Amino acid sequence: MSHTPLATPQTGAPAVRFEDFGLSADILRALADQGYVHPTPIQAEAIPVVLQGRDVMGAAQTGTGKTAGFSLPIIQLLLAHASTSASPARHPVRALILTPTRELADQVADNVKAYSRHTPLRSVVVFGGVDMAPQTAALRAGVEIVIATPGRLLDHVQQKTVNLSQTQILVMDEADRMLDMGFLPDLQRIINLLPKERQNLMFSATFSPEIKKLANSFLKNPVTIEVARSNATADNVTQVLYKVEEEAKRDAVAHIIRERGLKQVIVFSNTKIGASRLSRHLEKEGVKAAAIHGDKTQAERMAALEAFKQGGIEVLVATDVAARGLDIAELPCVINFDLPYNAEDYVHRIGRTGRAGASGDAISLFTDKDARQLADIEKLIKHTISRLQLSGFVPPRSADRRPRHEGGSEERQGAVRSSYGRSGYAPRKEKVDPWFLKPYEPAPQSASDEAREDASQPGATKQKAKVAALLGGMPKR
DNA sequence: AAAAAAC
Repeated sequence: MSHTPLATPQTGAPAVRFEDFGLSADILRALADQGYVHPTPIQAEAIPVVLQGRDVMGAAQTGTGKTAGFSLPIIQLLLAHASTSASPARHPVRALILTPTRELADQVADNVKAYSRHTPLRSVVVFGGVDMAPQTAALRAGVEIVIATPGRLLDHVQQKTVNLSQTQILVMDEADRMLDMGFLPDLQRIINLLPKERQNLMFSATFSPEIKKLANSFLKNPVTIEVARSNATADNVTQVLYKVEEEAKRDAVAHIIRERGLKQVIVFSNTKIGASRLSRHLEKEGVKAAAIHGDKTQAERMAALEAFKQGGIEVLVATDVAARGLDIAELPCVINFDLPYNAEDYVHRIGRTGRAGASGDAISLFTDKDARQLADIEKLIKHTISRLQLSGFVPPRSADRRPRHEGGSEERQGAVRSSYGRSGYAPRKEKVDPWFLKPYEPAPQSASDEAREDASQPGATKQKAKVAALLGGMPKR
């Protein structure tokens, strides 16, 4: 079920309603079930265009109502054009939606199911890490809509349990992410199985040259829909930075969560091990936490996400598996335990808060080692982020780091504040470095910039080159 | 330096 609150119309502007799009009564009924009346801007733009059968290149962050923007008109199109297949037994898939992560696929599938619940259309979600049998059974029984991650879908293709020869509509959700993750060959393989004549919808949070190239080769005369300026951060998200010593980061996160009384927060770690460690540390500190990352089983990942949505867990410690697409209602705060390696990921991570008009906080920890990453991020978002002092937090002195439980577990509540001057804590006068306050000046774009990028992110650059080479060999549409 | 995705 979608948790994305849909926008209320601008005062004074004519209020567009879902009823105005000519959607079938069964779809409107499903929307009414959820209390949705007014489309968000991207929905208002995308729905008519998709209904016309046009290809779409959509630049939209998650939280803009993008999923409904494509799934509602797709459902309508499938209802309007009854399957031409003489033999329903062959059950060709009519619409295919591809996503980069399993969780995103699952979530899109929940939305599609909700919007199509009063229609005869059937859908199934297909991704790895879970038993293949139920997916196979659903595919054999027949579905009109498949939502999938590329790998498992190709697995089904090999098993001949899925028929893509009649697929009229293809959606590539989070296309930039799919490129980052090296899905291009898989995408190519899947697209080769589809009919040449079809409708293509591609969504991407960013408009990189690679994405434009992908759009050029996959889309036919697309309508471009751009809702938020790409690479911009929502201005309803308050971003702050706290400088912390490396060894004090875990305590700092616990402190921030306690101090602010956070009850629902995602903390991003750059590594799977880091995420697990931080999660355990928070648990020890009495904070209900769980980690979600690629080394967890799919069952653990789903359980963590569900517990977080239900409120049984207050802190979800995640790698970038959760950086994009996860739709969690009104997340008030996101914490970057590590600054991300790629500046773009910063935008995606903090996009988890301040959704659909609500305000949010994005808190990032940084150390001396993060200067370059920070500079890259501020260059991308085109402004500086406020450096603040972490009030009341006194990091444990590394020289005197004895076990902090000697006084018994009862004193854990507020221990950081109350333990000044004893058990290894000491107040420290902190001064703001002058460079903190320097206004951001964009560096002149030059060839040396490229060279710097090469030096700082060899992996990312190599990956980009690989994608570029693959894209170069693709046909122009 | 990392993460994600099929078995």
